[in-house]
Amino acid sequence: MEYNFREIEQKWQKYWAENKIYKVEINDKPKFYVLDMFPYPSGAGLHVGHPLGYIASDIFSRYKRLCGFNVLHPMGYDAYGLPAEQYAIQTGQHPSITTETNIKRYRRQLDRIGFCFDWDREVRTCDPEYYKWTQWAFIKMFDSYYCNQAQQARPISELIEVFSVQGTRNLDLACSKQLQFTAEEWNLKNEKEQQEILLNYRIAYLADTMVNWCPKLGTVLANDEVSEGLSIRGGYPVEQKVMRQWSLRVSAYAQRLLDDLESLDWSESLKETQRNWIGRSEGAEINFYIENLNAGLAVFTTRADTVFGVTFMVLAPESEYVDKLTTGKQKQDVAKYLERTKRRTERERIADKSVTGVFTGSYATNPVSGHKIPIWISDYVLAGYGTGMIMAVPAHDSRDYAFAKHFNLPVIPLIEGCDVSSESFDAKDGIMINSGFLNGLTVPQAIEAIKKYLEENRIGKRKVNYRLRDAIFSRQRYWGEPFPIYYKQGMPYAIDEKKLPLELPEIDKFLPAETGEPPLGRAKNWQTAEGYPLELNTMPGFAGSSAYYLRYMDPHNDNSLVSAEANKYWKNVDLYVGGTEHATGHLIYSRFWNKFLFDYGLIIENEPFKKLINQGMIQGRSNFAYRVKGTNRFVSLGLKSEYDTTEIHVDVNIVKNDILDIDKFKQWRPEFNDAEFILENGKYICGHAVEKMSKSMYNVVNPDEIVENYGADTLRMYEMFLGPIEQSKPWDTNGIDGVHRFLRRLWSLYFDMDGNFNISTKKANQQELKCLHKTIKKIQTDIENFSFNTSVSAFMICVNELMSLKCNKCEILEPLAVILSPFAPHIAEELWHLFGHATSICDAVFPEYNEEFLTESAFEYPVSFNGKMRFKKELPLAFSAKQVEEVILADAATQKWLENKTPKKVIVVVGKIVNIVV
RNA sequence: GCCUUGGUGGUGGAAUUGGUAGACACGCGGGACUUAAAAUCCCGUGAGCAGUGAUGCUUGUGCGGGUUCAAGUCCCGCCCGAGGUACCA
Repeated sequence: MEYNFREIEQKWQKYWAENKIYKVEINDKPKFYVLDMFPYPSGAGLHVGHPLGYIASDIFSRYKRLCGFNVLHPMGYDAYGLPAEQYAIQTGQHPSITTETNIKRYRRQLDRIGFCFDWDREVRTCDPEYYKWTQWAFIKMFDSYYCNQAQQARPISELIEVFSVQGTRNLDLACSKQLQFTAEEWNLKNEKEQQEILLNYRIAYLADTMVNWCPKLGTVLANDEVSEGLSIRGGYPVEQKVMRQWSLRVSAYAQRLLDDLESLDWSESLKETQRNWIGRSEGAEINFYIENLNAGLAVFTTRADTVFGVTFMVLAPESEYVDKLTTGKQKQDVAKYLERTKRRTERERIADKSVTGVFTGSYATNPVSGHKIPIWISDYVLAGYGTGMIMAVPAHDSRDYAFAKHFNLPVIPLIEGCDVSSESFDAKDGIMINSGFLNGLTVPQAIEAIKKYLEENRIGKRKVNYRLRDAIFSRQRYWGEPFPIYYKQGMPYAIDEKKLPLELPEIDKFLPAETGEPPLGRAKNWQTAEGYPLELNTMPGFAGSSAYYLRYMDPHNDNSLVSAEANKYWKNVDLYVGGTEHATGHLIYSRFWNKFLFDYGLIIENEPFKKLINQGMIQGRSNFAYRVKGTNRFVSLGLKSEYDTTEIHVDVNIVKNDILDIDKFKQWRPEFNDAEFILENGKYICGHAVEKMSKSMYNVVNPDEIVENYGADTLRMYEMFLGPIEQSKPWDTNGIDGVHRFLRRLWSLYFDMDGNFNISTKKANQQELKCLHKTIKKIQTDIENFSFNTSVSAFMICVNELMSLKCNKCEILEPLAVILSPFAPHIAEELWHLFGHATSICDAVFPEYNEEFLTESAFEYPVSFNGKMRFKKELPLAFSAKQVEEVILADAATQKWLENKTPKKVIVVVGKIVNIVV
């Protein structure tokens, strides 16, 4: 019988779906949760790169199930997103229609690959039943504050209570601005004033913040949605702007997000990326007295030891103190400078590293030396970090140095022997000089000494700063979750939880309203029953993806995000598979969101994803033809140097092994109908290059076509065979024949010459058993180490050996089908049923290997060595200690070397003695 | 600049973590079957040298040193690529 993959795959996919083979429920078995990052269903559909991670996680899921685990392996869609909305703006088609179409297409493509997803648990972020819980979590955050002492989120009602009794006394709270008031002051404030103050502490809060505004997209963006001053989606310029926006107080969790990384089984590089993003730095805050404010202003520094060398101070242009510190005489210059910086986008600022700045006219007093120092404004200081103001130590900071040189400000060296004539000395070592009581100390000693001094004299304190910013949470867009918020007297209030979900209203056009309000401004009756206006912004993309892993545990629960029972059983994700691009976005937000819910005891795990695997990107492999300029003649790669040519991308689907199918090429596009070719050896050889997989490069390979031509099992195994899962690599359809041939050979093992399923029940011999057990062991360790490419090789070796042994024994071939089933589930299922089993192969048990059949190579025996010695006589495959001794004694040089030595171990590799350890 | 990774045949990639470097596969070359092609099967394939030949020798994992009986693997110093981050005080 032929290996008819089309028939087999259709048959079993139907069987799996109809019998709900992959449906999971809570049971007595141990659980295992395998999750893929759910996709955004884009209009282009899947290409062969997308399923890579899904195949890996599918193999792992199936393997774990065979090992007796109750495996949760769900899938869903991150369905809110810009492309559907942009499409809606252009065509007027509602984004939900576009999204629905795309989801259908995704589902069809996914189904053909034979995944073991439990589709009964599917979630979609745009489904009201789902986003009800996104809104619910938002209300919880709105109704919470963060207590730094307890390192925990708590209900805001508690805080209101405390304020009315003790004001802010003895409180350490995460906040936007340090406020101080007494209980009396609090109690005297009216409702609106109190609400305004509470916003300063809420975990989901509304505040005037510096945001990344993208005029082209007409919306604000979070920090991780911007790279080098351009929006990640679309690549449009982004500018800084103060706007009143919703934010999530992620920064309150900075230390916990940092500390808990330790406990995670994630790649070092990804953890490092998160550490950098969180950006903890230890230092001190120092107060500088400012005369015309008659008050002190704090600055943050990691080099408190250099405070004697502060010769000026610099304020960020956006700092709130700019106005207060600018003196009359300087007003015009400062205004001019501010105007200039405002006009420049962040991108221009980054690109242009020239030194700019302006003097405010004010002076501060150095708290240790008593010197009067000028205060400047410059855009190299950021408003959002520290206090928005720095103490400049030109001798020991390169940026301050450049500034000092440019504006001719003094430079005082503070470290013995350092040369600051042409550049600053930034290293943190040496002996202090010119530093009063710090003189003679080393830098680390001085840092400690000055901190102590600052605290004792109440001019500063130790301080830890984080680079991590609060996440901007509003978008001026239509296609997103509406906020469950209404406004009364201009202050935000959460709507009643019982009224959730607050459904996205219909609007006539998907553009901003004429008033300049976000698209929701067009909605009719967008207000509460009492007539209060509802929030017009919507939530960002990461809102719906932050807690979806919890919803999969209990997706149809109307009463809670996840029931305590389901959460107690499924706990958190054991294995998460997805791309690195989410390192500073989704993977931070999810951890934050999870910790927040954890603080409330709503879930039992502190971290969402225990182990994380980042699958690499699959790049495209493009092919080129070379057209002789000004003609319709194409010259083959080897001869192109003789002509003046233009490179043209050729559709990779009409090229095989870099040889162009000329007839298909002629039909490909009308202008090539009468093309002529200059061949080499009768063939047209194309050039090639590795590029991003994209339509415009004609290198997109659709998995549907691969499944059509080779079958899903071949696709699955080939994607794994391509290389290590974490590595990026180009797709090259050429190699696929090798894997397909392997499956056909495997198939033929189970059938005789006449094509009948023919299995012998005779006992297997030593060699056959060894072959099987070797493979079981290899596959097991490979799967556990995510080394799927070598697993595929192991299968190939196994099948080749069994073929040469002409093995058709049930004892070997039946377990072989089981260990193959995670990789090639369709063919394995077919064989399994041919063996007479009535249930699916995924309910089989992964066979255990027996070391007994494997002993051979490494061998412990007391003897000698020599470096690269090759023994004339080799050992047989199975050997005894006596035979080893004979071989060694046969060699005179070895014997001599061995004199007076006590050998401990002989290492034998494939019959050759490689080493003798003494 | 800093952090994290990598660098092995014509190609994708193996190498039990210090033990035959190049498994497995693609490609290529040769052969069998066939009227022919496809499919299938068999043999060869890092480079160089010697030999009719089985085979033997030399060399070889980005570069330069070192440790070791033994280094792709460990240590020191460079070079190159990929990813992250960047006026973060």
